[in-house]
Amino acid sequence: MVDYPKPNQSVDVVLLTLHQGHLCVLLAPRPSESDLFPGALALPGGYIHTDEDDDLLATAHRVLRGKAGVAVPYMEQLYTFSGKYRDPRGWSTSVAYISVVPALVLEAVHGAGPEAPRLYPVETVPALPFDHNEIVKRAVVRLRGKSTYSSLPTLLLPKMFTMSELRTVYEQTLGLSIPKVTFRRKIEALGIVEPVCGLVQAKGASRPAQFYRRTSEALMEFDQAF
Amino acid sequence: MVDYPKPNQSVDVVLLTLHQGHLCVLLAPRPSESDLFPGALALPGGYIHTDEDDDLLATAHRVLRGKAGVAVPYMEQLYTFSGKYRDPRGWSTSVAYISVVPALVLEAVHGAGPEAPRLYPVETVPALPFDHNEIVKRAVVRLRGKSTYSSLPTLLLPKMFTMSELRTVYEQTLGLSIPKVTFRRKIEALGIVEPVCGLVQAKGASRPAQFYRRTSEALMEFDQAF
DNA sequence: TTAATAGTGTCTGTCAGACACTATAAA
DNA sequence: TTTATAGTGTCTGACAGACACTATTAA
Repeated sequence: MVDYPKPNQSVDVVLLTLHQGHLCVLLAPRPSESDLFPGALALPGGYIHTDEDDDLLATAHRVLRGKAGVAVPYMEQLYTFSGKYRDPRGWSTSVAYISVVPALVLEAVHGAGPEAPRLYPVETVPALPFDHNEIVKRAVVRLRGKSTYSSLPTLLLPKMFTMSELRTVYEQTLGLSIPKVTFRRKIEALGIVEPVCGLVQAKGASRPAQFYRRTSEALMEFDQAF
Repeated sequence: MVDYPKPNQSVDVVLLTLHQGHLCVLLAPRPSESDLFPGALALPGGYIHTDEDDDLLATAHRVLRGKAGVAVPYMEQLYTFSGKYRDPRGWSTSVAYISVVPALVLEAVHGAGPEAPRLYPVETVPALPFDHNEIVKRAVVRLRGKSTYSSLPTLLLPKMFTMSELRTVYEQTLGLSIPKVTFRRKIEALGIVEPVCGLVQAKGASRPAQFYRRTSEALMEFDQAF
C-alpha cells in the first residue's frame, strides 16, 4: 500500500452583497508575502488552523474576519473544488463557502486604502487566480437558484425594508421581472416577512411605504417557484 | 506564521438504489487490516491517490470501483464533512459523493460472501462509524429534495419502465402520493421521458402498459414542484 | 393640484386534482 | 364475463397575472 501525499486544503469565501444596486462579490489582494500571485485580487481564503477551528465553517468565519474584518451572520457551504491542476503548486482542494449580507455591514470596509478588500459587481469580475472565477460563478448560480424557493435574498437587505425593495432584490437575483401584485400576494402568503407596526418610509413626493422585517433570522424554504 | 498540520482528507460515497421496493444504501465492511473500526460496516471510502486521480470526482469513482466493483453513470458531490472530532485520529475532512443507480447494476454484487458490500434500507441503517449516519441522512435529503424539481428519480429505474413504475419511484422518494392523472400530464409536459414505440409490458390479468425511456442521459431540472 | 409611488378590488386564463369513463390484456 | 391495471375526457376550484382603481405623501 502506497502512502500518498496529502493534497493542499484551503477554504475560500464568496461574500455576496448589494452595492449601488448591483450584486457584488468581495475580493481582496493576496498578501504581498505570498509565494503565489502576491498582490493579485482573489477571494479571501486560507488554510485550516487545526488548533483553533472546530470545523470548516469555523475556518470560513475566521478567514473572513481576518481578511475583511467582518463577522457575518449567514455562511453556507457552496462546493468543494479540487484537482491536480487548479493550483500550480500541485493537487489541491478548496472548500468554498458563500455568505450573503446586507450592504451596510461592509460600508466600513469599503474604501479603506489599496490593501483593503473591495466589492466588484459579479457581472464584471476581473480575471482571478486559480479557479476563483468559476467559484464566484457557482456562488451566483446558487444564490439565484435558492432565490426561487427560499428567503435567501432577504439577507441582502437591512433589518427593515419596504415591499418594493424586497421585490427589487428578488428581481435582481432572479434576473426576471415579477408583477407587483403577484409578488405581494406570494410574500404575504409565505409569511417570510411581517410589517413593522407604525413604521413607514417616506421617500420623495409619494405615498410612504410600510416597513417590513424578516419573521425569522433563519433561512426559510418553500416549494413554489416565482 | 505557524505551519499547521494538514488534516486527513477522504472521500466517501453514498450509493443509493432501489431494492425490493425500498430505497437502499450500499455499505461495505471496512478492511480487516484497517487501523480503525476494522470489519465494521461503513460507507465505501478512501484517500485521494494524487497520481491517478485528476480530481475528487475521479477519486469517488475509483473508490466505488474498488470497494464494490461497480462503475456508475451518475455521481454528484454531496457535501464536505469536517471537524476536529468526527474521526478519533484527529482533524479530518470527508468529501461525500452521492450516486443513484437502478437496481439491476448491483444484482451481481449483492449476496457474494460476508466480505462483500450489501444494500441496507435507508430507514433502518445500522449504527455506522464516524459521521456516516449523518452523511447517509443528508444524501437521502438531497435525493428527496432534487426529486421535486428534477429527473433524478428516473436514475433509480432501468432503461425502460412504465408510467406507473415512474410514478411509484417519485412517490417513494418524495414520500407523498401523487394523483395518477396529474403525474402523467406533468411528466408529458416536461418531456423527460418518451414512449418506446411498440413496446409494452404485459403484467398479469390487465391492460399492458406502455414502456418509456429517459429522453436524455443527463439530469434534467425544472422549476415547479409536484 | 400635480407628481410619484404604495397598495387594493376584480376579472380571466391556466392548471392541479377529482371523478367517471373507456381500453386491453389474462383468467 | 370478470378482474385488474392502463390511460382519457371533462369539470371545478385555486391561483398567477393583467388592469384599473384608490391612497398618501411632498412639492
